[in-house]
Amino acid sequence: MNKEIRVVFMGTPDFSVPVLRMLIENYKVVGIVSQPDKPIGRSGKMSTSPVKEVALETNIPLFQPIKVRKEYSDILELQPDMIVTCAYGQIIPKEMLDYPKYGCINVHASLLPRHRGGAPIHRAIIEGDPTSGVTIMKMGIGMDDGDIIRQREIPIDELDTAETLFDKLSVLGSDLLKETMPDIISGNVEYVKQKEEEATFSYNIKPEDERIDFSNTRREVYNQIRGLNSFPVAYTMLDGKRMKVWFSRIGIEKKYSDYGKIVALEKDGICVSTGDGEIILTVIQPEGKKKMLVRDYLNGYPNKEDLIGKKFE
RNA sequence: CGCGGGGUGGAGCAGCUUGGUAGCUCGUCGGGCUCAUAACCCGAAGGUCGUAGGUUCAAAUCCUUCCUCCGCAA
Repeated sequence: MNKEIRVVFMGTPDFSVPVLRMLIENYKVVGIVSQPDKPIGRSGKMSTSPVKEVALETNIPLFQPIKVRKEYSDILELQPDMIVTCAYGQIIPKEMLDYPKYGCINVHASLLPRHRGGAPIHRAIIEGDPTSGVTIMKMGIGMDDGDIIRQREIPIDELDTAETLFDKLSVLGSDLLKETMPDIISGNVEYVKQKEEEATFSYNIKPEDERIDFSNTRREVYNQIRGLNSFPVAYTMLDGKRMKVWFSRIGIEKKYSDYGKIVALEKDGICVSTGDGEIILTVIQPEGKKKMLVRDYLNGYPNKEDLIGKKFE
């Protein structure tokens, strides 16, 4: 708790909100920087990022530069002693990194140097990592390559989705930063260089990453589905229409020659062939519909037997 | 005015083209069968068919208004 320390916060999604709130509670947050509003959805309304909402609610000065690379002078005029970033979404220019006396500190949702980049949580699950965590680091010139100050690890649960892991890491990140801030300010921390040879990148999820590849193993398909839940959600095609898959469970091991075929129906699931057995889809969202339990989907399906043999593409 | 699908008892759907007694698969409640059951059998409750107006003897169904949910694209 030190209301003398002037902090500028930079972040955008829900993930950054707990960190921001912790800072507001304990320090003097003089400015909040978030991504510009964008038109969203069919209505053409403008989106308001979760971080922006906090700014409006607390009346802390808000900045939404299109390119912070060029429009940073207003922010530096706030004379921050420290800049904290958390899932902001833009590269911070060197002029900003060098300005604050306590540096630019970043909260990243992975155990660096693994999963540098924009989608560390999604890809940790998709790639089947046994654990994940958060890293407090001093920002460097490159992408998430700065010196590590502190880390905390947690297991990835079998039932975790990107959403639940988001929530866990979000709180973990804010807790860890809260503990670490005083040490950063007092100079009582070590800055440890990242081992470049161990670095991996987790680029933002691309559309092709969202499409389910049923030729993979059950485990891989399962991880892909939960790793993309609740955003942007994995999908597949059935009868030329898009179908999102929200939840699944791993079925029996079996050898199939064809992948993506509906091989059986259960009361609450659709069994589909994969590279090493069956994956059972349990919550889906047909194109134009809301997400629903497969149980409900089957209740409304005229002739369920017709589904068997159909193929997800 | 970016493209498109939908709003029908608690859930998911059919019915709308060719207006005229509300249907299906579940769920719920009651009863029965059973050692037992998420299984089976019998019965019941529950819907002004998103909203407003129009056409008609008659509208879930045809025409128009608006609201709203969703998929794609951005």
